[in-house]
Formats: sequence, C-alpha cells, structure tokens
Amino acid sequence: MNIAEVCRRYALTPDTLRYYERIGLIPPVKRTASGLRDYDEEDCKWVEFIKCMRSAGLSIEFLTEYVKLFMQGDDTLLQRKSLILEQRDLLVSRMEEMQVTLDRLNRKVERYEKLVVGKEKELRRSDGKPDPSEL
Amino acid sequence: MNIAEVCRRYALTPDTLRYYERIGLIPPVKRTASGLRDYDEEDCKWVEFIKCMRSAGLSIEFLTEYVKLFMQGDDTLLQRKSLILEQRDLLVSRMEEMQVTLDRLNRKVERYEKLVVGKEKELRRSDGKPDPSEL
DNA sequence: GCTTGACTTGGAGTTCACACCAAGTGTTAT
DNA sequence: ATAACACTTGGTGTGAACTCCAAGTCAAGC
Repeated sequence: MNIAEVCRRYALTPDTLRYYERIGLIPPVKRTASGLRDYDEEDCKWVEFIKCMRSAGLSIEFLTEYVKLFMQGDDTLLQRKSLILEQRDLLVSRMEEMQVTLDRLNRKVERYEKLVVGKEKELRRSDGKPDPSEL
Repeated sequence: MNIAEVCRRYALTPDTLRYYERIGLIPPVKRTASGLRDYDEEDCKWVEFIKCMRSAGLSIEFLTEYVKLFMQGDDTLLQRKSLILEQRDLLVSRMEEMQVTLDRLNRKVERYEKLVVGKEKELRRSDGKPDPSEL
C-alpha cells in the first residue's frame, strides 16, 4: 500500500505520515525496490493507533518512547506497561479537569438562560451596561 | 494588586498575563497613576476563568470573542449564550474522543498484565522478538 | 540621591507540530 | 518514449501560544 492510500484511509497528509515516521512515532515502513514506502497492515495499525492517541492529546514524547521500546522486543514489556499506566492516569486527570470546566460552562448556560428571560421582561430601564454577575 | 501577586496566585508569568490582556483574553486592567497594572477582584476572576477555560483546551479565539461581547454589555447576552453552548458541545465531543482512547489504554493495560505473566512463565524459550499481538 | 528591584512597552525569539517547496527519481498510460 | 503524475529527500515556512529581551520608568529603602 502506498503512502497516498494510507493518507486517504486515515485522513492524513503524506507530509504528516513521513514526519511521524521520521521522528519515530511509527516504526520504519518497508520500501519497494525503488525506495517508495509500502505500508502493510501492521504499519496501518500503527498509524491508526498513533492517530487515536494523538487525538486524545497524548504527547509525542511518550509515543516515540513507547514505539522505541516496542521495537526492542519483549524485554521491555514492563517498561511499556508502566509508561501506559502513567499516560492513562495523565489522561484521566485531564478529563477530570475538563469535567470541571464543563460543569462550569453548564452552570453558565443556566445563568444565561435566566438572565435572558430577565432582560426580556425589563425592556424599559436597561442602561446597556454589563452586569458583573454574568461573568 | 500588582502583576506579581496575581502571577503567584494563579501560577502564571507576568509575560503570560500581559499577553492575555494584549490579545483580549481578559479585559483591560486598570492602572496606577504611574501606569502599573493594578488588578482588582473582578480582574482576578477573569484571570481564573480564563485559566480554567484554557486548561480545558477552549480556544483563544472563542475566549477573546466572548470577552469582547461581554464588554459590549447586555445586548450581547444571546450571542454569548450561543457561543458558550457551542463551546460546551465541542468540549463534550473532545471528552468523548478521549474516553475512547482511555478505554483503549485500559484494554492495553490488561493485555500487558497478561503478557507479563505469560513471559514470566516461559523464562526458557524466549527469543526476544516483539510479538505483534502486543500492539 | 543612589541603588535595587518591579514594572512598562515594543519587538524579537522559541517551540511544537506540522505544511510546503524544490529538485530529482520512478511508474504508468498512451 | 514522452507526458503526467506519485514518490523521494532535505530544507524552509507557518501559526499558535507563549517567552525573552532591551531600554526605559518608577517607588522604596538606606
């Protein structure tokens, strides 16, 4: 499979795929006799895996480390496991942080709903100045 | 309150605070007679709000727009509300995406646990080559 | 009244994660 | 066999979000 097809499959640009390979975000891809990249199914799995992990915000640093250990073989199982655990916990705390923000946005939405209703009722004494309670 | 104290309070650098103000991420801060920034409680609330929103990944573009509308007064209530709704939904979908990745990492952890146990049992015929099922 | 240290502005520099480009090679269809 | 097109590398460019710097101002302590 050539680079263009992989790009279509995962909605990435060739530049991004080559970049990922260059920095070790995916293992080196085999080449045809003339030097063109020829992706097999395992390469595709890596691309998909990395795309998923990146979309959730996992760092390139961790991912390259993981790939490096993976390529070194089974002696690195424990190291890889602890890396994954670390990143999972990081992801959980980022999600918790986002939940806090989400709750806050939801409260804000409620507040805006009430405010809008209030404003609709007082179409006369409005001075147009912002109300600090809206923050 | 001077800039240094606000920085301590929210663990930001003066450069970041000035940057936020310059691009409109927080409303302009009042100054002392000699031109130094003098933050009041409302300014601090803005800083905290923005820090929270940024930590969850909300875009600077949205936040500056929100601040701009806020400063224009009550006529922008509905616009602000719909901006907030939009960002909230965006946040929800990012969290869902992260949940998918989290599930995947959790499955990976389980798999690694089993693999490690397996490897401990076969301390003899290991060839050290990576097992593609580990990906 | 002079040093010390925090603040000011405008502008330049940095890092990250790509995105783009040029020059060259390879492949395919007519 | 030649046009059209995909791919290669190495290097440069870009935008976002800071981060740092220089030159100058200002207030407080000794």
